[in-house]
Amino acid sequence: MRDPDKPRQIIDAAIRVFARAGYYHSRVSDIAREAGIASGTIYLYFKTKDEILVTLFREKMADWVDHVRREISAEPDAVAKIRRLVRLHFTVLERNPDLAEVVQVELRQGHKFFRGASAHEVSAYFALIASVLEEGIEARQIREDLPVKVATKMLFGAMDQLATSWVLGKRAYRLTDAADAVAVIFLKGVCADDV
Amino acid sequence: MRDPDKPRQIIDAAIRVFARAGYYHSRVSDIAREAGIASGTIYLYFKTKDEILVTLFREKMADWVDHVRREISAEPDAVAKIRRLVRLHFTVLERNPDLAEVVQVELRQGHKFFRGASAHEVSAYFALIASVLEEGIEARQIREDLPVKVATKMLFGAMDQLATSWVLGKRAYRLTDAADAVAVIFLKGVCADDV
Amino acid sequence: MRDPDKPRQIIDAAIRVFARAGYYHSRVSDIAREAGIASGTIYLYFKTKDEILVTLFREKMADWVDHVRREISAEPDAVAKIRRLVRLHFTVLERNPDLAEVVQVELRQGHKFFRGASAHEVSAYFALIASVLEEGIEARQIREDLPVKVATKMLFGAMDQLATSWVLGKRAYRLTDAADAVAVIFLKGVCADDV
Amino acid sequence: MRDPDKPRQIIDAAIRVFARAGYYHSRVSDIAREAGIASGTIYLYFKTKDEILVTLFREKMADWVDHVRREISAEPDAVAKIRRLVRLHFTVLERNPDLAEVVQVELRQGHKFFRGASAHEVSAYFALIASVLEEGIEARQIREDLPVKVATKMLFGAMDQLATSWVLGKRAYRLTDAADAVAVIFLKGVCADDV
DNA sequence: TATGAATGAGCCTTCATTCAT
DNA sequence: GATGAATGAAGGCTCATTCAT
Repeated sequence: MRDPDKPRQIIDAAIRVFARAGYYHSRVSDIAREAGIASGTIYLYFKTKDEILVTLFREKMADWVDHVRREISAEPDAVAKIRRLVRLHFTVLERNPDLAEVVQVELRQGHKFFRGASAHEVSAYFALIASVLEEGIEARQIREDLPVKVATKMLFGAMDQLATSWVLGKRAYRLTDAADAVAVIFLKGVCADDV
Repeated sequence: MRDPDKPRQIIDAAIRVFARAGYYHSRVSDIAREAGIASGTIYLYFKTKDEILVTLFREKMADWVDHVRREISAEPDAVAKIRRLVRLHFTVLERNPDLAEVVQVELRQGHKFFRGASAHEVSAYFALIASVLEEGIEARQIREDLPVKVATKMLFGAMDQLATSWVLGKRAYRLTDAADAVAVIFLKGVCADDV
Repeated sequence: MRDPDKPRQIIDAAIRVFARAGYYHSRVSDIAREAGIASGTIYLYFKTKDEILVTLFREKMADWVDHVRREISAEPDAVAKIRRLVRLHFTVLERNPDLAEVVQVELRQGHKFFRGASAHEVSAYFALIASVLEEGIEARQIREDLPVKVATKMLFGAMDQLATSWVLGKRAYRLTDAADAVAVIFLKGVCADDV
Repeated sequence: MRDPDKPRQIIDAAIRVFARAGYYHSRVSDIAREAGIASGTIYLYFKTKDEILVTLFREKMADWVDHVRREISAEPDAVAKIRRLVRLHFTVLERNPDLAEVVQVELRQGHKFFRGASAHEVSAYFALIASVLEEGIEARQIREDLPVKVATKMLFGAMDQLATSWVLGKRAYRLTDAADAVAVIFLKGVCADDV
């Protein structure tokens, strides 16, 4: 009888509230008001305020990785997949400004993002990127002596920083406009010379 | 405000404390104890707890940029400068584990890092990187149609992510080992084809 | 209010729950679960959580006094009645460990036990004891200058403390083993010298 | 530099507040207001609200036992000592109405009085009473087959119930008026027949 | 200047009670 | 009548900041 949609409503409210004030400056009662429920109700679905943040990130990140994985699978080769992945990364953020704010800015706290509960979901994204690079090496599109782990982190870091700068710059321009440039530079950096 | 060395002592204590527990979970009294002074004394040198964080970052970042600028100026050209810059970026973090923890993990909070008070110092680092890229374009080492701002953020993001992963991985390997790979991939990505 | 047995079920559940965790640390939902009903149902039979406690005590105490009154009436004289009463007091507790825990330990709170709603039932027990003492005085078994009220409270207090110590000692021995000793000492204390 | 008298002030304020409203219905801020300090200050001296109650009882009970022990040591024999002890028990309560209220009514909660932290101090009082009884047996004033533990609990229980009734009866009469009667009945109950 | 005891605003969480189903 | 999800008041505790010494 417990409303199966409440957790999502609470998380979505939390995203909006965190985007506005940051996790530590948001009160549980703020989230409740934003969700249109009483603050006690939140505790029927989440054990602590912290759990909201962790769940928020886990679910959004899991969705994200699923989405990206599905989308790029249609692409013919590693190079096309990387291009698509970069574009998707930026598109998702551009379409969800509150989520972008939370993920790029508010979630970078201490032990809550890469570390701790979310580590698994972040790893999945890293693994996805790495698998595409491996595929490219296999197909000789990407140079075979590429240190894949390093390159994976570089690409993620590059996209992440573009996104962060865009959020901090109050999203004054279109993030996706940078997508091709990022893909081009990265691909040029990792591809085999004769490609 | 007599003792001109106190602020530095406090900031160094704060770095150690923040590295241990994170900004929000560190108490002003923790910093005081770590610095060997009374908590009230901190307020003779800093108006608020927040100001400690902001000052900490400003000063360390300013030192950092100065240091890098000075070091790379000795290098003959843009390519060599980038190589040096990447290595320096990693070396500084590797030599200051507590600072690394704070900068890579704890400082990524809300409105306190890139945004707000620290924005100026981060910009200076970005400007430094951009100026090297411009220099490379000038010298035709780097392709002239490079979107410099995007490339700057990419390099910073790439280094930053490598550093973050290293910190979160409990510094289990040598960060500087990745320096050359990062420089090579980035430079290959941005350099003119005939170089 | 259809089901005439529900209140008793609820009270019996409450006894078990209070015995386990104490009144203030027991939740209404705990009692509901123990009774196998929904927490809202409790409010069809009791106005507040407090009322459960008060009713619990009133009913159990009224039963108790009735029981004791009936049992001792069969005894031939005051001395025999006191002996029987002491034994009954201990027997009832020994046979109902949860009730003993609640009555001896949990119910001794503030304005809820002797004071307030339960005062009447406690008074009835006191009156019963006093009436036996009066009977003994009448029959010259008990010395006629005995301050009956004081002696009544003494006997109750003595039994009560024995019971409390027994409960707190985790009922490690048989409470009824002390019954005769208590009766003997008390009776020797109050009886006429020539008896 | 921490005020060594503050804990006592807080405890004394707590006694007044608990006497008025009971432990569970008293707020920490009530105690603070009564003590003329800020509520946060209480936490410089006590870890939790519970600790106030436990400390309160421990200290008062320890004082009590010391006081009684010292006073009765002057008496020539066991019988005189019991008489004195009963009178002291009642005198202390009569002179400290708030303490009486707290000890007799508020402190009888769950696991906080005889059980738990206060057990040791209560035991000391029991041991003191028992030692007097033993002394009386030694001197053949008290019958040698007396079950000392039972008699000890009986005396304590008797005094305790007199005190409780007196507190609940709003102290409408003089408790000490009952002291002699209690001592007489108890002593008659435990003394050797030929005394 | 340095101290650290004192302050009190602030917030997460609990849980008795209500009420729509 | 029975349910249990929802409510929201209440309060223990923390800790940044102040200030008398």
